[in-house]
Amino acid sequence: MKIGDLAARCGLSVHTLRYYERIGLLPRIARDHGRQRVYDSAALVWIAFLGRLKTTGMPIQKMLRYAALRAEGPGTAAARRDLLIVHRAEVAAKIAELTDCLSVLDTKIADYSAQLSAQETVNDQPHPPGSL
Amino acid sequence: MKIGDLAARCGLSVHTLRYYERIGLLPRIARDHGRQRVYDSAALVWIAFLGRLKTTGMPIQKMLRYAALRAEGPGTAAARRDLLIVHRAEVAAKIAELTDCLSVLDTKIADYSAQLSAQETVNDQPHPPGSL
DNA sequence: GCTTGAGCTAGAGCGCACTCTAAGCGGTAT
DNA sequence: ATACCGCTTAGAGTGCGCTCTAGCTCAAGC
Repeated sequence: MKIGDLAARCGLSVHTLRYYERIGLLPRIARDHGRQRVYDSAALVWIAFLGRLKTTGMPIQKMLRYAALRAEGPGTAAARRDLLIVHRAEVAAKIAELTDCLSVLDTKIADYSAQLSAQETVNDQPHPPGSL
Repeated sequence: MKIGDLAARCGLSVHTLRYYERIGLLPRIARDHGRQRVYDSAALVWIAFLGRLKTTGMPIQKMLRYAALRAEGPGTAAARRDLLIVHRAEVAAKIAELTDCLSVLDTKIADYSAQLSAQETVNDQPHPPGSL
């Protein structure tokens, strides 16, 4: 698979794929006779996982740490697991925070709705009690 | 309340407060005799709400839209409510997405744990069956 | 064989959201 | 009076995560 095909499949741009490789997020990619990158499906799986980490707000620096451990081999499994456990906690905290904000938004929206329907009621009564 | 006091109370830096004002996130702030900003507690409430919006990932451009509607007066209540409803949906979607990622992380962590405890078992048996 | 399109590298540029600097003013403490 | 602290402005600088450009080579289709 060439870089354009991979880009189409993983949803990242060709530019971004080369950028990820440059900074070390992707392992060394094999090249064909003409020095063009050749990807296998493992790359797709790895990129999908990076996407999950990104979605959950992990900064690139931490992803690099994880990627470096992964590149080092199976001896780093414990370190990688620990890194994910820490991150998992952060994600759980973020979910809690967002859930909190959600209820604030709901309150605010309800306030506006109440305000607006009160306004509407006034408009519906051109001669409210006591106005004349 | 002067800008330094406000900064201490709301958790933003003095720089950031002036930046927010400059771009229009904060309404015009009153000044004292020496042209120094004087804040009331309403500013604190507004900044806290902006913080909620920020926490939920709202970009500054959208906050500016909301702030502009707010500055326009009570006639924009419906528009503001609609803006919050759209944002609420985005936040709910984000929570769902994060929850999804959380289970991916859990799977990954469980995989590592299984792998590690298998490794440990091997280590516990210096002479595993068939090794001699 | 020639064109076209995709890939290559090194490096510059961008948008976001701050964050800080320089140069100066104003009020208070010693 | 002088030193200091916090405030003022305009504007420059930062860090992140891309995103794009220039100038080139290479490969596939007609």
